[in-house]
Amino acid sequence: MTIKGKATSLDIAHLAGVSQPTVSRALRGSPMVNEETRKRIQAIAEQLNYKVDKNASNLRTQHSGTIALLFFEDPTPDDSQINPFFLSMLGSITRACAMRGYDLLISFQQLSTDWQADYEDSNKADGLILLGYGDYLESQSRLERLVEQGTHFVRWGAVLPGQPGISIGCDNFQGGHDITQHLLHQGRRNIAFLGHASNHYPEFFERYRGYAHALLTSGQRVQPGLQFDAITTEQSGYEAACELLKRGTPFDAIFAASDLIAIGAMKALHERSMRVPEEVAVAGFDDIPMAGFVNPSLSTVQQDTKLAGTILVETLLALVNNEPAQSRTIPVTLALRRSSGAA
Amino acid sequence: MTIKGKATSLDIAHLAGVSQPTVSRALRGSPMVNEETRKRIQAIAEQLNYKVDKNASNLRTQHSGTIALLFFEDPTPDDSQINPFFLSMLGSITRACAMRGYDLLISFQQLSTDWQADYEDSNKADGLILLGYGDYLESQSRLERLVEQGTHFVRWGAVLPGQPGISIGCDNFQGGHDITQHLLHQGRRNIAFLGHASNHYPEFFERYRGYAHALLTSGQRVQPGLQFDAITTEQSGYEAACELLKRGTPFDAIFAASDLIAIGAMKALHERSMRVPEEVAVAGFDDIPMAGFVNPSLSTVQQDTKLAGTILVETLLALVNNEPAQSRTIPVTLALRRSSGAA
DNA sequence: CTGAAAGCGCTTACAG
DNA sequence: CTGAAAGCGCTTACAG
Repeated sequence: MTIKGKATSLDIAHLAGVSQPTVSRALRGSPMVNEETRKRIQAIAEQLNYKVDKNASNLRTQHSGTIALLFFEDPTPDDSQINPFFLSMLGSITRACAMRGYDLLISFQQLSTDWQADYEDSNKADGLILLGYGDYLESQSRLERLVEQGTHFVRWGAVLPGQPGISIGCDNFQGGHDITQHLLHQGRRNIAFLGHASNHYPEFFERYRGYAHALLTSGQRVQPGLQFDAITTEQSGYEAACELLKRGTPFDAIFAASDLIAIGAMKALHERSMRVPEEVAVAGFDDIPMAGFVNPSLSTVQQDTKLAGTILVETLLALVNNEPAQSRTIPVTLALRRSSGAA
Repeated sequence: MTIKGKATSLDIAHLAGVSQPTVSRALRGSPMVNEETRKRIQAIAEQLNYKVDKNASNLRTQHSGTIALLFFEDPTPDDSQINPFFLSMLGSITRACAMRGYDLLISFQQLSTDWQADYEDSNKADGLILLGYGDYLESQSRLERLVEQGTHFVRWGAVLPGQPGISIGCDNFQGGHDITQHLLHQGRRNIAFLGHASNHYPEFFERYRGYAHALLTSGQRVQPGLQFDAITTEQSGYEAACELLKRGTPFDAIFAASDLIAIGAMKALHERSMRVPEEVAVAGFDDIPMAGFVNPSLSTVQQDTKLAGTILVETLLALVNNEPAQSRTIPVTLALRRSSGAA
């Protein structure tokens, strides 16, 4: 028997001598269907390679079994690599979705464009995961709009009071504190901070506050002249380090707000033949795969991307199912290597 | 005016004082609708934040505007990182899809499980992109089954005659040839090959054949004792290099079938305090982001992932639209760095 | 240029 | 345990 095009539940019903709803029930494992009938139907379905049409079932049930992952990128002039940290988040989010039987739709969004909750609005997804650095204040009004519209979403980022919606993030303050304390323990006293330190970049700002806190509790001063703005790219880190060197303020360590910044900074130091860690200790944040491979290997703050992915998905699904859900902070650990003189 | 739940085209029709089909036409830009009517409808739609229900429109039109990307992974015991090369393919595929107005569904598949063309069968996707290393012969029967079922798919991999379906791949033979020739030009004579060299791994095998061809045309012998199996992980590269060292056959260069293998091999050399490139020149394949950061920086064969992603998507969409499409090979270039003594 | 009608392939009360 | 009926929200001939 050949059926032109794809088999439908009606085709199977004919073949099995039952009604179409019975096929639907049987295949979805309803307890209200005779076991023998079910087996017969299942056999036919398999033979015809039948698969439920998701468009039809989603239309009927009004949910999609799909989550949309939206990456926000600062537009890079060269269309360069995606931030490696987000790529490892992507891996763990994908696995967490698979575990819960959800499909994952992914999409890159330009921060600048007028993105919307299109995926959920058009019923392609039951909820959204928002991932990406960028100017927080710029996106805040959009987050508020998502909340207003009742869109289900979680975002990865700083967890702060008064934010619209639910956020999952690592403990940026603690991470900044711990790595700075480590640099202090290594005998460093003039520690520069490379990265934005304002409420436009709340994650970096938290890391900066942790850094400042560690300095103060160990009796050091926070030197404003040792902070230089940078976004999370190698290029930006390189430029910030050049500024730092040009300024002439003495320093014996750099805490970069991300590994990419740290790697760019190390390049600038290397060009001037400054030795790491002997002359300048360097530390980053994220523990991207590259961190262990650069020379010298980079001491950094490790974010547990696997746990993060799981929690993002679990929290979003709770939201989708109208279960209680809340913002959460994930603990960080130090990954100490040679760039700080630790290994 | 408040509408409970999401607005539908019928809601808009009521508000605009037209029929529901007219709303549909207006919003889809049909030329058969009065310009003023269209504007009125569009204004209302925007105000209500209306989005066409994709489940309904897809059901009706029988296509999804979505492509599914299936990653095949050899199961790793530690749930470790995804192959970085595939991650950069992912980036370019995502962008290429966005450019054509398609959404991208991604999914990791265990090679071992009985994966199917579920996404297309269930109408969630119009076609599939298959990405991943693994034993080719094991997957071949599945590819044949996809062809039989009339599933639209393209795979990334070796382009060889007699393969089921359409394949896009880089010129593995040329890449293997060029990098080997480069090592020969550096004065190396005993060049080991780390990577599987059998038709179970056609991409690696092509690279191996390029390597052998370069040796032969320059008057060298191919020494079977200098080939060691490895899959594309750091661990596997490390182990293969250990075997090579244990064997005791003299060698002054390594061509690894992938960058991850090369990085693992360099680790093994490093542990024995063998200097790269002075004692052993090393080259890889792929040009993953890490290649430029390892120490010494890794000479390798660069695959143009951006072009690859574009071609994969273009080819698949041609297939979906019943336009002519064919397998293609993409040229490679050498990225020469310090590990081969080139920079 | 516009509307009434049909139908995409399911799921789920409702009735038996 | 099973079937007849309705309906999810669209798009597209068909008729005017």
